[in-house]
Amino acid sequence: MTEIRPRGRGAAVLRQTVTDTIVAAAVAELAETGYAGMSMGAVARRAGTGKAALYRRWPSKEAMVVDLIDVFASRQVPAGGAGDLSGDVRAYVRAVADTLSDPVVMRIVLDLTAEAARNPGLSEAFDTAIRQPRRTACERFLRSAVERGQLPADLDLDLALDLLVGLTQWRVLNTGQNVDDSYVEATSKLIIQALPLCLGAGDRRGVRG
Amino acid sequence: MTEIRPRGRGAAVLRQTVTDTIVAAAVAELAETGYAGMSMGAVARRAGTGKAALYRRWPSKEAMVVDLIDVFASRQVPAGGAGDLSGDVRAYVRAVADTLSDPVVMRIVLDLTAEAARNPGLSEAFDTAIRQPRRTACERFLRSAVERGQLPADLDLDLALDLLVGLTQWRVLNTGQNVDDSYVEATSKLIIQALPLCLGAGDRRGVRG
DNA sequence: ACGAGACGGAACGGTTGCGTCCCGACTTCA
DNA sequence: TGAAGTCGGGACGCAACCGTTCCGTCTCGT
Repeated sequence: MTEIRPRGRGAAVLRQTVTDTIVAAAVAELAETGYAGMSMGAVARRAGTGKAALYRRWPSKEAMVVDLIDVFASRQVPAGGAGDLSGDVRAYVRAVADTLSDPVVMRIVLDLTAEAARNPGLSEAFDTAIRQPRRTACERFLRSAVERGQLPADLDLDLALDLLVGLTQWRVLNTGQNVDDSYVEATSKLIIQALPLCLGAGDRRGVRG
Repeated sequence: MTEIRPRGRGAAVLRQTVTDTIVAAAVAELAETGYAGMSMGAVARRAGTGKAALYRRWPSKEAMVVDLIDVFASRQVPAGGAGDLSGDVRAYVRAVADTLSDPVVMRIVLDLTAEAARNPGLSEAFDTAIRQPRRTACERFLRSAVERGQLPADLDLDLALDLLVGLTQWRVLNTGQNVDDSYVEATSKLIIQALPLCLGAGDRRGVRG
């Protein structure tokens, strides 16, 4: 986050507060109107501040949203890999379902996914802050399960990751259905049973996801 | 599509052509800039026409895009259900992969998915023209597989549909990876093997997907 | 006590968008 | 042949947005 070190008005307390207020307003505005539709004036209005306060912190709308992405990056996937594949999968599915079922998060993720196909800066920020860490975390506990023999040695990692990540996010992001405990349980169970089926040549290489 | 019955300039030939040119331009513009960023002036410019020609056909930008959705609806899922579950799945995965790997289609689908969370009109059009027919088609060949005993009688249909639709679309829409024959083959095989695992209480009700 | 600096608020110029209207050119149907 | 109706093109009024620049106020550090 761009640092502002005010000497003026209520520095000790407000140094965080003003920036945080703007960030919160920007997140809400982003969820409501989308990246393309979001206006800096509306963010300022919602934050109860002037536009100048925004441009004192970020040079542009894009830079601001890139910073916002890091805010979401903090809500991350549990570590896992401690010895229980079944538990790791369940924890992952639950974490993703909990995070993404928040309508604000859901809308922003959908919107930035679409926008990233158009905007290289956002795409890179989204990849490095969200997608790669998430994929890396899954990769780690899958690999450790292979090492323990809980999954076959010739596991097709790409396919397994598609199954794990894709199936988990699909319903939350693309259907209007409720995501409750029974859904988490059923999906986790299916993934756990299907993971050992992810075999194959498995030499497809990928970057993102 | 809103009908225009010109008596003027090259009616016989151009009656289709002008409308089609506008539609093509709108599709291209929609893919490049997204719904929120798309301007009617840019569509007209790209089509080599005046804005009046657009507003003679549609009352607004939203109405125009709603009509565009029907254009995509024509590219639909194969029927299936003829007796070979494995073949149905393979055909479905291939059809979806082929359609969505076109960057224009991919961007529009991503964009409208995000926009639909905000715009009720687009959401409804997208649902009825794309999601429901697709889901219904899958449902049909899954049900017929159950009737033939190729899938268990207590199949959790929602879960099976998540597996089929979600897994197929995930990589195409959300990763930068190539989607080639080996991917289609591996994904199809996984789905076919995992479908019988979709059991459960299965009383989660849903609308879309 | 005083200067520094961030604050909310308002206005600016320039650009872009939507949706409407009008124009002269053109082609078809009756 | 003439009326009808679409055509591309351009201009319009109105609104919104971006990013900048002021203003007067307020609170700090020194």
